[in-house]
Amino acid sequence: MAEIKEKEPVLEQKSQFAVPYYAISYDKFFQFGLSVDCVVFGYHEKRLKVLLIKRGAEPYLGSWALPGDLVYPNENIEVAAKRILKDLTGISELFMEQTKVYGKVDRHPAGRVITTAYYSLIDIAKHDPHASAWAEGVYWVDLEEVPGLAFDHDEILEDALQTLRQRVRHQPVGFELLPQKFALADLQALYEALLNEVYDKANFRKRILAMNLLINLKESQKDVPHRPARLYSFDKKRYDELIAKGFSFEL
Amino acid sequence: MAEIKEKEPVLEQKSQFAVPYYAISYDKFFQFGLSVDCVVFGYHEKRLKVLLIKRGAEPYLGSWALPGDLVYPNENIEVAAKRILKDLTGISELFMEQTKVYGKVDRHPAGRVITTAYYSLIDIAKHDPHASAWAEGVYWVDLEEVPGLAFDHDEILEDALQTLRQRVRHQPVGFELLPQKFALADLQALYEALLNEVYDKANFRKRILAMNLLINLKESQKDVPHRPARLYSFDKKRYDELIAKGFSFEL
DNA sequence: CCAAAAGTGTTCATTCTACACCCATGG
DNA sequence: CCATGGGTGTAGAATGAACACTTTTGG
Repeated sequence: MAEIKEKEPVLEQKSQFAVPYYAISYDKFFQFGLSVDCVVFGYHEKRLKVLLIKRGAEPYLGSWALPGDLVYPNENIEVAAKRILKDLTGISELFMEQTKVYGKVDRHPAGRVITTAYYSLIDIAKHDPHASAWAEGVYWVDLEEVPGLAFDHDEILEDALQTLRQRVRHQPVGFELLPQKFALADLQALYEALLNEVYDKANFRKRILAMNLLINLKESQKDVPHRPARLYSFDKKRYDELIAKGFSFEL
Repeated sequence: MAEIKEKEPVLEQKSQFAVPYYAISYDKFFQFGLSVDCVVFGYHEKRLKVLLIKRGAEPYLGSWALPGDLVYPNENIEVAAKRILKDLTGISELFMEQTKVYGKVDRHPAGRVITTAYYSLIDIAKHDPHASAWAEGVYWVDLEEVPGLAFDHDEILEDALQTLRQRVRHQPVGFELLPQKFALADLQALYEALLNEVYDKANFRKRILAMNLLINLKESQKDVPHRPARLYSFDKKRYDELIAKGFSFEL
């Protein structure tokens, strides 16, 4: 968006604003397609999963891919991302964050399509993948068993996973993957799965409880063949307060 | 990029791949412009600066803005970003990382332009901003004195600064802002400027040296009116080795 | 010899780690 | 009363913060 000393690059056309912006034709510049791809992570029975689709159309017919779609010219990117997730899962409110843009010239056979990747987190148990709202051809795939994906989706998934791991250490996004009420052992198992580590039970709970971000629900598990665990929920209000005061979450 | 159960969104056109991708017209989808905006941070005399331009063309003629330009349809985004930086500063090799995409429908008066933001780090002393290679109308502005910017550039700058602060704590990107040879006090001053904190001298150097990422050059400052400081340089090779072994930088 | 900044060592408090132990429930 | 996981206490190590002190240079 700047005036730049024009050294002619690939094309022989001048930078948009080297002359008044209404005086030249932009047709050459307005040829991009824009899409969104969603990396939806789910957590179930101590395994991290990702939502994949089996493509029902060309290109890459029959291949596995991340769910995504083109963005409409009068649609905000985030709205498109929410639309896609809604259509896939029936859920309209879920945690979502942009990761990166992918724009290699040849990444899409149909033309110059750049794509914005989003990742989301979902508690699988809360949203039955076989409920009627779910789209056909959508599957939860264990992260360890992800096959090769269409387009540059392998790279997108890898980057999203990196981002997730990064975030989970410094922001309490992990809670998005758990039910409202959970036991500390569940939380520990989640972090162990996400970060591929093992923590000492006593020390883990001390660290977590010291943050004062959990609400002790004074309620316990039922029908378990051992001492029932105390249930907790995440105190988002308190988290926001702390953040406002400059607190920084660390694990 | 997926087949999605089609619920009609804003427009009345179907998702690209709901039918074979060569059978429908894409014209409606390929109307986006793509630009790059660069947030170039520099460091000089204990102050953090950012490169801004004074716009010489409409829209926002005369306003301050981040340097940027449209991407050519056959040009990779990263190439465009490098081209812009080269034209601005004459430097072709410098640290650069994508931050986010901005794509609000109305963010640009000339049409639907989405922009990818990159941030870079530069040692100002190394690159005289008045050298002939520099573009006209480009200025280093102290971060504390940045005026309101054109488009959504205020937001872009703010996000880039957040990213920089985040990165600088967890990866040794700070070294990009310093000369090859630097004293520990320089490094400390840099971190203090970046993170707006004050560190204890003794403890700071203990922490830094304990990482074993600095090469003691066995060389000292000259002509200073006090005890000359030992000079160091960053050991990138060792850093890469440590990273490969799963080491994580923290400050 | 003084000012100024480089560079070091020590103490004390805090946090982290490992591990042992007790508790509540169902079968 | 046993198996199973929930839940707690403690000792010792490691880390971090504060601060006083020594060193080397130019003027």
